[in-house]
This record gives sequence, structure tokens and C-alpha cells, in this order.
Amino acid sequence: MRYSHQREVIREIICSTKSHPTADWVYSEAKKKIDNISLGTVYRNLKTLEEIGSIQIIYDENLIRYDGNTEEHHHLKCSECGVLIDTNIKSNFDEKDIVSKYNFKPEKTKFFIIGKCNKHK
Amino acid sequence: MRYSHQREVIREIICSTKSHPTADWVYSEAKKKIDNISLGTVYRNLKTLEEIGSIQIIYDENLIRYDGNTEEHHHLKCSECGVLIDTNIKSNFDEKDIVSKYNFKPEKTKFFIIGKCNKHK
DNA sequence: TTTGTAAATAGTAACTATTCCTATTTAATT
DNA sequence: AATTAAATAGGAATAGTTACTATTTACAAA
Repeated sequence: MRYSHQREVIREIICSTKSHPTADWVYSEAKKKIDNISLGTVYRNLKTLEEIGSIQIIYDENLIRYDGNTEEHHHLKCSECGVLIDTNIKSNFDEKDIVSKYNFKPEKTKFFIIGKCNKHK
Repeated sequence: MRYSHQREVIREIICSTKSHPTADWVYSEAKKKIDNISLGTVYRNLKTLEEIGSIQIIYDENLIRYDGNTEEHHHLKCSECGVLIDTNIKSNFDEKDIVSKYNFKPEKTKFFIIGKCNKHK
């Protein structure tokens, strides 16, 4: 893949925050560094960066957010303010049970724990 | 709330399938029973039915789907065909750990186990 | 039963997020 | 420096959803 300054800026923006930003936020940040960057470029590169494994997509209800943390990890979500908090919680379900009961072979898990963050309890 | 034939038809459609349909599918099914039903009516009633607890919304990646099963439950998702399978798996994480480590009070969990269904292994 | 009313609807316009299109620019190779 | 294919900017198009408004309907009171 050919180098692109735009892609590098976009990657850097996502990897230097823990706020799990949306495409729109990434776009407005990117404009501060490249004033005529196009929204299409942002979307195209978010997709590319995800495909090559540099970032992760998070489907947060009806919101699409991006995450520079590419490890498999899970999130706490505040039902009050919507903030997403990274965790290193391990999902421990009985894999054998799922295989036998549902005839389904698990590969990975995505989970959200919804509740109240420290600002909203 | 006032009775509405449209709302009753929409509720019945969702509660008589396990396919976790989208708004669009509900609309096309509803048209078979009420030929001039409006898409806006479908969306409005999906929202209402969810608010009064008759149905549940499922955010399946970038797809919004609806579920007549209003119990807290989790889903298996096939990475091949996208089918969603209801489960009665219990989520067992260490609540005390989350409270102390992340200063977060859990209320409910939503999780997806992604893998291969019986047709795609 | 009619009548009054507020809620719900149909049909359509508007909006938002995302993808697509194309002429131009740019990275990388020769 | 010249060549070329990939990437971009800017804007048009699309999809999913919500908003608007004139009309219809449920239902309560006369």
C-alpha cells in the first residue's frame, strides 16, 4: 500500500485518544492538520486502517466509533453519559456448552456492560 | 395509550418470528396486512413498542433489528451468514472487580458471541 | 347515536451518515 | 525528469430514519 499523509494523520488521531471517536470527530480533528481534507478520505481510510488491523471498529448502539486499541477487549458503557471505558475483563462462558447446546463454534466475543460511571452513580 | 390497529399488527409480526427482523422487513410484512401502511408508522410504533417494553431493540453491528423476546438474553452471531441465535447463557463476570477496579456500577450486559453456526463450520 | 377531541396515520419532505464518482494530485518507480 | 497507478478533494448519490402536516380514527361525553 502506498504511503498517504492523510492516512497517517487519521491513524495518529485515533491512536492518541481513548475517547473512541466517531468518523465526524476524526474529520474535524483531521481538518485542524490538513485544512482541505475530504470527509470521503476520512471514511475510506478508516475502512482501510480497520482492514489492515491498525484500528478497530466499535458498534456502540447506533453509533460507529473507532478505537486505536486493537487487542480484543470489552467496554463499560455509562447509561447516563454514554462514555465508553476500556476493560481487560475476560469473558468466561462455557464454550463446550455453546458448542453442544447451540451447535455453534465460538470465535470471539464482544460485550458491553451497561451501568453507571463514577460521575453518574 | 390509544389502541391502534397498525401498532397491533406490527407487534404481532415481531412477536411471531425469531428472525430478529429489521424495520424494513417489518414494513414489508405489515404491508401484506395493511396495504397502505406508512413506513413512518412502522418506525414510530417500533419506537413506542420498545418504550413500553413490548419489544427489544438489538444493535447488530450497523444494523438495527427488533426482537419480541423481552427477557435479558444474549446472542450468537454467525460470522459467515449473519444469523442471530437467541441464547440463555448467563454472563458471569466479577461484579465486585468492576466496581472496584473501574469505579463503575454494572446494571445489565449485552453480549455477542461471534463464530460459526451449524451451517457454516 | 351523534358530536367533539386529541391521538394516530398516510404520504411526503427533510435530514444524517456513509458511500460513490471523477477530475486532479501525489507517491513511487524508471 | 517522465511515467503511472494509487490516493485525494469535492461534490453527488444513496440508505436509513425522523419530521411535518392534512386527514382519519378511537373513544369519551352529551
